[in-house]
Amino acid sequence: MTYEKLSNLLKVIADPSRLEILDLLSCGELCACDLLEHFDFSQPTLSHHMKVLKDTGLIVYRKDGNKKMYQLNNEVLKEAGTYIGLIARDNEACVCKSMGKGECVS
Amino acid sequence: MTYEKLSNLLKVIADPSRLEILDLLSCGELCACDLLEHFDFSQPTLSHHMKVLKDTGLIVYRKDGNKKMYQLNNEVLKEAGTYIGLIARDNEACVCKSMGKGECVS
DNA sequence: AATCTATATAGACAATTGACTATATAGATG
DNA sequence: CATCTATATAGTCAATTGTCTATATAGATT
Repeated sequence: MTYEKLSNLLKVIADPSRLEILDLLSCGELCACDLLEHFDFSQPTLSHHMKVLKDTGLIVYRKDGNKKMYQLNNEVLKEAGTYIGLIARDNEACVCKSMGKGECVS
Repeated sequence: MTYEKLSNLLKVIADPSRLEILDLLSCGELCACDLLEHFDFSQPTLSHHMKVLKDTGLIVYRKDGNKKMYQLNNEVLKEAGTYIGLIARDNEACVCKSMGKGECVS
């Protein structure tokens, strides 16, 4: 893992609408239409957020007729939390001191 | 915690330079001058990042002569990781269904 | 006091982003 | 097949962001 990659993942998560989408999906599968009802923004805006989340692997979907049913990919989201925890942990052996620039985060 | 507040915290963390600063500080106290050596950007850019991190409570500092010694505030960083973990966790009781818009994340 | 070192502030700028409107596509249904 | 529902794409735009240069301030040293 590099700082660059981790920051790209965190940038995707670091949006209030996308956080809420992820949280809603943590309760179970939903179609875009269900999600849209929950928000005040337009349908294309939701579609944009779903694409961003999908491209990062944070969600997956299956087709059901003309609907798309979205599911949270817990693993990728957990990974983000775990890496933050790794950085937060003070560490006597301190890996990063022996690493070059931009290569740490174990 | 609101999605808005959590996203603001995550936005601060979601930068490769700031991630590296936090990781370096996880190894122990450093002055801005030490950190600057580690990076290719300018001194004002570092100063800007430190201000952002300080304003979010992710770091604290003490003065030592004309230097500022910075320390990681593990608690705030851990908190960010924990909240991501909370969202990642699938939850039968699923708090967010009973909450209004923008109020979830337990 | 003059100067050097460490850090902060001011202001500018290009890149990115989250939103919109308008339009297109895919699948279901009368 | 015509139309409705669900979702995606194209293009635009204002706001935010990370960087820079130039300058200011604070403390140490000669």
